[in-house]
Amino acid sequence: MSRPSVKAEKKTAIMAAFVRCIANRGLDATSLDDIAQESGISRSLVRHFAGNREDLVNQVADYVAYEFETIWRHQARAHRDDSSDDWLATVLFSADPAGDYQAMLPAFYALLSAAHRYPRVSERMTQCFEIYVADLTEELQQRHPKAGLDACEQVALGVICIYFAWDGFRGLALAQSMQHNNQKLITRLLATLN
Amino acid sequence: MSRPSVKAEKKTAIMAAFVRCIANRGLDATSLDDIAQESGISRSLVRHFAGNREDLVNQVADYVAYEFETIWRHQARAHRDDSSDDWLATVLFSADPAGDYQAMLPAFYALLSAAHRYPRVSERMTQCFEIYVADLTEELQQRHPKAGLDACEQVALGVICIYFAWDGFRGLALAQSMQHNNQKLITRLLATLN
DNA sequence: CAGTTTATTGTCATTTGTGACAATTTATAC
DNA sequence: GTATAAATTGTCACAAATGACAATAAACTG
Repeated sequence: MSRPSVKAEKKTAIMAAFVRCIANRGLDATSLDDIAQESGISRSLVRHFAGNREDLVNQVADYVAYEFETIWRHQARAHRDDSSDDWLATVLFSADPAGDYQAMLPAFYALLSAAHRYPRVSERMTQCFEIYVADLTEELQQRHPKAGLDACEQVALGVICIYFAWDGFRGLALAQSMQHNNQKLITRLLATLN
Repeated sequence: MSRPSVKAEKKTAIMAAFVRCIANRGLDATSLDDIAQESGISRSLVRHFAGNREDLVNQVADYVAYEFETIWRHQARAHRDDSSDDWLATVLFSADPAGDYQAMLPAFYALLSAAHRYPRVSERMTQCFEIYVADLTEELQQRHPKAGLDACEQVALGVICIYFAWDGFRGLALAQSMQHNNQKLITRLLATLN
């Protein structure tokens, strides 16, 4: 009856471009023109498909949160049989997952930091955060039956803080040794459950 | 010979106002007009005393980094005799230090996150970060002579990640229980040195 | 007093980001 | 071909942020 809609695909292309822009310039410093250029879609079309700026930010939060949840679950399932001490570090820092963790981290972190100015972003990211903590807590409980629920939850929280915080520090010229300590730190925290 | 200069005092007033603005709106969302209104100094004067936007950002990094180093050292010295398990949580979360940690945290964190776009900010914050890690590592070594240097450094790093990361999450509607876990987490990490 | 330096106010041009909308083109169904 | 709904392009006005600068007022020295 009419021309076929490409809205869905274009929208994800726009979101992906937005994510890259956030990584390069930060959330607030990214304009619609930046997204347009990065995606190869004119500014008018970006607005046409994805709405105004607030819509874009809200949607990119949904996009990033969903991607993260998906990747996390995929990775966790893939390493379920890995019982080595640093299984978690492997899951978090492994180089080439199906979707790319590393590429999304800056956007994830930027959205966490900006959440207090966008109610819907706050909602979605809170939900994602809680899912993360809950999943990881459950995983830890299964791997460390002797440890209590509180302990597992604390460690889960710590791992997530360390993992995400580290990305927030990517602008610093920190020594390589510190970067490595980050992974050891997660393993150390995990060991408190034994 | 001339009218007395009030540049120094005005500058610190401007910096303090900038810090409050960053806490409320974020770094990029704060305009010169916002700073002017918050400080009660006209925009023209803000420019006159502190320079253009880039100057302002660079200077506020110096300001915040210096304040943090000062407060940290003051707090650490004040609690040197406290040998309880949660001395560090006390230092970090105590309500009313000489200078106010809590009020500066958002600005500190925002600057860390924006560092990759401002070379001089990156330099200064890296320096501050390293001082923090070094000081805390040394403090931990004295309190836990049996633990190795690597272990102390890892824990120091972890404490700082957890502490600062948590502030980055302030926009999330996290349960109270999670907030409390944050302090327990630091104590737990510390315990790995025994 | 005169001279000098700084504080202070006010205005203007430019740039940038954004929202809105009209006009045109394209791809499908009938 | 015709109708329809979507894609696509282009333009305009408006607001906000910034940088620059001129002009005036104030405080100090000698």
